[in-house]
Amino acid sequence: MNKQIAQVVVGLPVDRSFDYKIDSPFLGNVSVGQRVIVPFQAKKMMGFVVGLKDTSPFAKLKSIINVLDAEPVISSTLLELAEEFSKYYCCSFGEAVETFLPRNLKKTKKPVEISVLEKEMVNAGKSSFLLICGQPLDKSWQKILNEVKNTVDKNQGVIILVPENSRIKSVVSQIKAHVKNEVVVLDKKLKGTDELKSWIRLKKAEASIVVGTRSCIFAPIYNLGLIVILEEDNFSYKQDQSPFYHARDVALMRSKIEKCSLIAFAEVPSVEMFFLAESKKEDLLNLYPKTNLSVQVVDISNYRPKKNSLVSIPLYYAIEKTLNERGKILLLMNKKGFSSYGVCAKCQHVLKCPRCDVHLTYLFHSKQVVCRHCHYSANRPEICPSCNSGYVNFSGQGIEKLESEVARIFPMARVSCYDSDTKKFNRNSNVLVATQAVLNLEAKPSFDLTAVVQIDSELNRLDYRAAHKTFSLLLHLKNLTKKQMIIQTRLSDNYCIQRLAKDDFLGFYEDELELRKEIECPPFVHMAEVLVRSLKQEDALAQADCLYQSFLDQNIKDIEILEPQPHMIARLRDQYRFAILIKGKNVEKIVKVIRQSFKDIKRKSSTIITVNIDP
DNA sequence: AGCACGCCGACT
DNA sequence: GTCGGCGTGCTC
Repeated sequence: MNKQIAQVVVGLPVDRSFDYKIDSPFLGNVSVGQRVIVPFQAKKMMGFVVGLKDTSPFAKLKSIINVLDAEPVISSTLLELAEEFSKYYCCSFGEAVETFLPRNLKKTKKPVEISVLEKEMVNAGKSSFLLICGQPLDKSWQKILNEVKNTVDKNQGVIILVPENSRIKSVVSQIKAHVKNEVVVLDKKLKGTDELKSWIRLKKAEASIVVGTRSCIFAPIYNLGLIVILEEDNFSYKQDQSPFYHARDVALMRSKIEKCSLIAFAEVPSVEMFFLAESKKEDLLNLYPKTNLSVQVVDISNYRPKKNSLVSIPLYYAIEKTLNERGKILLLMNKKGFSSYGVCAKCQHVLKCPRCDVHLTYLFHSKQVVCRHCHYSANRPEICPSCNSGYVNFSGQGIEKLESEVARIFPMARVSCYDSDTKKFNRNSNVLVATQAVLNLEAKPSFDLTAVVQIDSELNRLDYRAAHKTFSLLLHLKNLTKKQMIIQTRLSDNYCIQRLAKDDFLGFYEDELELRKEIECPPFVHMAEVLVRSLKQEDALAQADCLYQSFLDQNIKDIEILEPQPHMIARLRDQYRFAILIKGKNVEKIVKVIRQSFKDIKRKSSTIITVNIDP
């Protein structure tokens, strides 16, 4: 007997399903995973069938208006993942299903034609996990290719995740050179129709390998056997909007559900993944780098010719020597533009973005001041906009300032600049001044001398990942260095710098894990950031306080709740932001507490609340 | 998320 | 007296 009632979820923040009657033309033709049109309040809405049953506790059920697709758009395995995803990332089941689907399937109500699958199912294997780390990708790439080949030879599918779409092209061509199976690309930057085309090809099992950026982890690939994550430590895998998922963590969930292998690769793995791999011992493939490179740590408090010099005396001599030997030099600094800080000489007024609580950056080439967070830009003010008389001094150093200083000290050198905005890599220059964007170049350049001019602001950031990011940056730079590396710092005793200088890769992770345990940070606990934002500061604060009180009232053990505080960027695009941080060992428990409070509190309509798990 | 219902302030 | 503000609650 055909089931008469469908359980339907919709893409709204409502964390339950709704029952609908299945009437005659559709009776027997509705299955789990299909898109349907249902009456929802006064409106027609698209929903997803997540279950079928014969009875409902609701007396008056509405009926399904239309069934959109002949075949389910989402398999039962992916539905299982969507449900787990929604419990982890604190969104509704329906919202999770929506994030799994290509854009054109959530908007257009046209049916998709997916022919019935003829491929046979391959018995699932077991979930396994391998982290390859410590050396550049080219040394591990052959092993990864072999795993890909072995998987497709077993008639199983492969998902390959890359952090940015600029990486897709070369990965695809290398795969194609190695295996004959069809490869498709899935990326949110594709045109909607192209994205759908790739997606349908996977649904029809016309391709067994898919390469793409973070959302590719939801690819509807047939008989998934292997997930490969390149540059696992890259933070682009984290979505910056709700639901704030991390493709690597979703990959871990998916590999457990689909019982497939997972290979994560990173030169300098995230502390979370390192810890996970280490706790399973046999699943960590370490190819720790050993170099005979000289790393010189220069304490700039002692070695600066002038108060504001960017180039210390030892660095000066090293550059001079390298230039004389016709060598190549890379100077790294983690600040774009000319200056990060404009201040009036007379009234001390600091140039700030009118919409955000951040300083404006001065770009020398365009003579503009810009906001790094919204897209505000204006011409550089000649005199202070506040007192209308003082001259605006630009202090705080950026790569453009370094470029001009190096060009002045070494007039014979060909100096050029590189950052993520300019994206023009000048191979003819002998001194390259760059931000960390240079480390992401597809064709890795190499240099006789590399130097980190300024790293302390990175290391001093109020973020538990700051040390790892610094270590990663330094090690990537070290891997581009042929002869000598110089680090200018005031923090020469810091373990990041010490471990790097001593070539002690494992030592860094030991120190870092010990510290994270002590300060109760991931991977030892999970964190959730509940962010309340509003155009009115008092509304945002009041809502945050009320939410915080509600969290406390639940009086849950094993969960630590920190008082609301202004977010790192206290105002963004005119909105005031307050964050409540919650720490606990179990994410689902934290999410339950948040969900309960959302039900209990009265919501101010002027405020928006978002939840970011593992921010 | 939307949309309706409902209860208090300034208007012809 | 009413028109409309947005706080509250529901959607099978």
